Amino acid sequence: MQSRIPARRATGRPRSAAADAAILAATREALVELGWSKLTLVDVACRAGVAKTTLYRRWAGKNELVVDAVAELFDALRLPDRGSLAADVEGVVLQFAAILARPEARSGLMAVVAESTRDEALRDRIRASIVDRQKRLVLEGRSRAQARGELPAETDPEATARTVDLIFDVVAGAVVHRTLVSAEPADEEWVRGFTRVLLLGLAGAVGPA
Amino acid sequence: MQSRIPARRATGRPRSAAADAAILAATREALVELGWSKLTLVDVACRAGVAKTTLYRRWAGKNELVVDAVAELFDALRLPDRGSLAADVEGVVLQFAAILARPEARSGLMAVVAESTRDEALRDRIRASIVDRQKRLVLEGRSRAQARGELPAETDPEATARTVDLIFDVVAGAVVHRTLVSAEPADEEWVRGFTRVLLLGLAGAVGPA
Amino acid sequence: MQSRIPARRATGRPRSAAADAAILAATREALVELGWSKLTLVDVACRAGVAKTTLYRRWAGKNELVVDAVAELFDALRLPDRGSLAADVEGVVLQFAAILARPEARSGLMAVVAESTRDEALRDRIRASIVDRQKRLVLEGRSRAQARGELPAETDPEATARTVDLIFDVVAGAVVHRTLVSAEPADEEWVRGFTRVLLLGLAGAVGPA
Amino acid sequence: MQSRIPARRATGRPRSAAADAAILAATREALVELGWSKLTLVDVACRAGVAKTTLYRRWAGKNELVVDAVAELFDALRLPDRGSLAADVEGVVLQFAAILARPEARSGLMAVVAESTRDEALRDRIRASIVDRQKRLVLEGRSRAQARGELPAETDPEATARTVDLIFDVVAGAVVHRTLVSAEPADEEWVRGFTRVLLLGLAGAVGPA
DNA sequence: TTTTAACCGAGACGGTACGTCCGGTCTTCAC
DNA sequence: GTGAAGACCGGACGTACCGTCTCGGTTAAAA
Repeated sequence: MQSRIPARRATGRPRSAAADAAILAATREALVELGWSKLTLVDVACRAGVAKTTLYRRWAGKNELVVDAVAELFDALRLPDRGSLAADVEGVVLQFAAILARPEARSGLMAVVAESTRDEALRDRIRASIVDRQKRLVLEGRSRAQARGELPAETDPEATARTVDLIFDVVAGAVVHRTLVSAEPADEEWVRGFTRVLLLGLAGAVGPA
Repeated sequence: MQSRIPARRATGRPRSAAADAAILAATREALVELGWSKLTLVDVACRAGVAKTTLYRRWAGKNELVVDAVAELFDALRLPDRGSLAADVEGVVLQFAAILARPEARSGLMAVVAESTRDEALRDRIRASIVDRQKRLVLEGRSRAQARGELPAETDPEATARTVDLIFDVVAGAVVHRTLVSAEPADEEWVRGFTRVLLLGLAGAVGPA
Repeated sequence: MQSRIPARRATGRPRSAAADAAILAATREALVELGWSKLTLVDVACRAGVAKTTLYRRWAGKNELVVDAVAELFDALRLPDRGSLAADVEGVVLQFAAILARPEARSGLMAVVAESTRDEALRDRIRASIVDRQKRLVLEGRSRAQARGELPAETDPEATARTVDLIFDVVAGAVVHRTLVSAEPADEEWVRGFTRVLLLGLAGAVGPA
Repeated sequence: MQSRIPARRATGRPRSAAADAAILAATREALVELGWSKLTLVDVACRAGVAKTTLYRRWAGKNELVVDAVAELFDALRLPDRGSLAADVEGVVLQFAAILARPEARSGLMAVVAESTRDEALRDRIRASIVDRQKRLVLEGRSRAQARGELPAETDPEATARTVDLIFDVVAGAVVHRTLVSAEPADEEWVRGFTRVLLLGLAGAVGPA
């Protein structure tokens, strides 16, 4: 991951590289057991076998730490090639739902999003580490669908960006809302119904199966 | 709103009705200025001109208080009859986006959702006070569209419930994600694009305007 | 006991006489179990089967209540006629020590004395209810000793008052200090030694038995 | 004074030595202005320019803090050599009375004694820090008097301890009672009378001057 | 017999202190 | 210079009690 506090010195005892991983893992562990609001840096430091000072040297605070800890979770997402746009969407949405079913992702993600409403830098960090990083999935899926002829080609790069953003908001938003707000599982049945609406629209979806 | 602590006696000094409104208003005010994580009950009590104990007598904690304070915001949503399903959707989505543009809604809503991932009772409270309460909009819009012939009739009540839930997750999720995670405004242009996808599906939407 | 809150009306429902006794008894009971600093008026009211309001109607606060509750304890003191000044002193000192061995007297008495250092009215109440009330014992003992010829007669009333006050301070002070500060029992042996010093003085006491 | 929390490590930031003195001085200042029952630890911390947590790290509570703050007052007592037992007693009793005339001693001392009736550890702390510490005065005065031939020598160490304890209870008790309970000044006249009784006994004292 | 005024219980109210906890900073020693 | 340890200041937490107040209902003396 990128350096979190800008300046780095070349002299003196170098920072333990293992500490970074241990701290992020400890953060996720604490998120599972305690949730965001009861997670304390002293507890994370203790779990990671590290002094509180070490955390503050590497991250500016709890929010930044949790963003990094959560961001790693979403890097596991892969877009499988299942032969059709519908199948590809279903595949990646199920993976996304599986990640959001993990408690460290559930409480961590929403909490930092909530904090980011009042913190420009945190918002940027979330976009860079999580949101923009995963738009690759939409781009790749769209390319495949265009190659297969399931979607028309699009030449205007600005319009492309708008479309990708829109699709990402619809897909990610629906899964997050289903999982965290409605608090119902995004299981296979729901994913099928969602994909149908996404591809065919309301009229097409509620019509004949 | 409904009484928060169930049992009420007819004896003793009755609770001040004015205090409730003052406290919820103060909570929203503090959310605007401080955000959720820096909002403290002692500050809310001070702003409301009320003792801290009065808060604890009526709400179990910060989370429950914020849920009630935020829930009131969404009661202002109305479904305008603009003559077509697309126009109706655009109208209500713009209202929803306007509410989510207010800082008290932004940080408050996501924060309690994050907390609810580890608190069953809080999750129920959110569903009862916010989510289920606003599903009326989907139900009403769907009825109108069916009356207009824009959507086919649906007789199975269970399938109806599934469809309503799905649509709610897609609409609310997309707007929330656009507004809070992508942190871009859900302006008229975006709402038009979203409504197009919702009604026509991906293939229909990205095709000819 | 005297009325504690000055004004009384002659009309309307009269105050329950039983409540007074119940409250004072409950106060002593709470002193035994909790001590002065953890004694709360709510708890006293509850033990006495009375509302908190009732306490505040009759006493100005915790201090006044405890003074009245403790004062009753010392009214049981009697001066036995044992035939000699030494025997009389020993008898009454043992009674006094027995009262000070009771936990409600121990913590209650010292606490209100401590409070009285910053409360003129409370000091007066203590003197009236406890101190001056028990000086009768010194006066009576002195009269008997003079009648027996153990002590010379004293005609000057002012000098008499000074002497009585001094003896009272020496006797009461020594027993209180032994019991509460040194925290050793004022048993028969100690009382004999003390009486010997009181009657004969240091030189006489430490000399031949 | 001695370290209050036994174990100390050699690692970590050491405790500020200046804080101890500032806290004890602030405690005495607050005792003067507020008395024991209205003294709050948050106020003491504020006066001492110290965080509340620092107090709780070093003392278990209000009682222990006040004992230490008051104990320092009595360390100023000195036994002047005035040439006779009577003069020595008068001298030290006047000093003692002067200390008890200070408001921080008045309310502090009696309050902790009252609390100690329900707290074994506190009682021990008082004995160690205040009572036993000042018995040196009795011992020294007695030695001088014996050297002068005013008092007979005493060889049995157990009998000596009993006598010292008794004299201490009589002297300290009488002054405390005069000052705090009777609430009259222990001025020179009273001290002369008291010393006369102490040395000569009741019969000798009330007889010819 | 009816007033009627003071009583009583219950409990909410504005305050305030409690003792604990955490966030961030600092100071010290060891590596 | 890094890292561990832990004391430091500041301040919110949720609880408890204070003393006041507002109720509805009771009760005994005055009319």
